[in-house]
Amino acid sequence: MTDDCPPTTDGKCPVETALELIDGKWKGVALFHLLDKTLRFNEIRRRIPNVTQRVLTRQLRELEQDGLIIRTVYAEVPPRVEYRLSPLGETLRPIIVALWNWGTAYKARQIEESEAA
Amino acid sequence: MTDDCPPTTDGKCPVETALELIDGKWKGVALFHLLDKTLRFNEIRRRIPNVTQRVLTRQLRELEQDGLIIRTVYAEVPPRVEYRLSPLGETLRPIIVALWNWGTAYKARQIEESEAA
DNA sequence: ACGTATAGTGACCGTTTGGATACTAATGGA
DNA sequence: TCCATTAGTATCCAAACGGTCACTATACGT
Repeated sequence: MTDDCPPTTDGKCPVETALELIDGKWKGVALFHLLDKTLRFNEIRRRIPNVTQRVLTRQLRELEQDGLIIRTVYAEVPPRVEYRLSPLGETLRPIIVALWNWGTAYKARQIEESEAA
Repeated sequence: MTDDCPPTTDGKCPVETALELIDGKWKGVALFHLLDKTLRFNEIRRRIPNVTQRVLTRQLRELEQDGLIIRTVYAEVPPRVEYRLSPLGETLRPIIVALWNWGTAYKARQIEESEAA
């Protein structure tokens, strides 16, 4: 079963296909925050320290183009733009949650190790 | 719960931490093949069309340095090098499997769409 | 005697990526 | 009146990354 990596249409392994869509330094984290609820641009930004406006914009646009999130622009001033998961993006939930759990355990393990020294 | 992205030691979200380790064009796929069984270098290579020797070597070394896989060199000629998941790497199994499942469903959906045209 | 297989390494290159900085518009608050 | 806020865009830069090509050693089969 796990040996099965058939060349469907593009010859790519499904694992590769999936990873391509969340590939981008901040995409995974952005999706994670959107699991919770719809967020405005700056709300996402504030939840991700160290990301620049320029880069976050690009990542969100790519997620939108790939159909994982939905971007809604309200014709107001100052501008209001809301981001939320699309139905397709919603199907990523188990993966994002799994990543969060794994990362959390990994970090905990690291702290244990450093304290054991 | 999903709102929780605490700055543990490095200020990174656990999702980011997890993704960093499997970040690399072929790492996910390589891990996927290793879920099944221990493989020699060229066995992995043959399962991943389009990857070059140079690049695959680098990705595998990084996975080794991050403690996700174990590389065993046998002092033989011609050389024999075996790769297998480490205990830590083994804990990635649910994630890799989830990625495979998701990617498979995604591709199936794409085929449906193209046939509906 | 020759070619093949193994698991690499070294030098180099081009594109992609992320990031720094500065700029925009119109509104609401002090 | 002045400044902050909003969600961007424009320009430019440096580093990272994937990829190409050539090369290595030794044993085995023909």
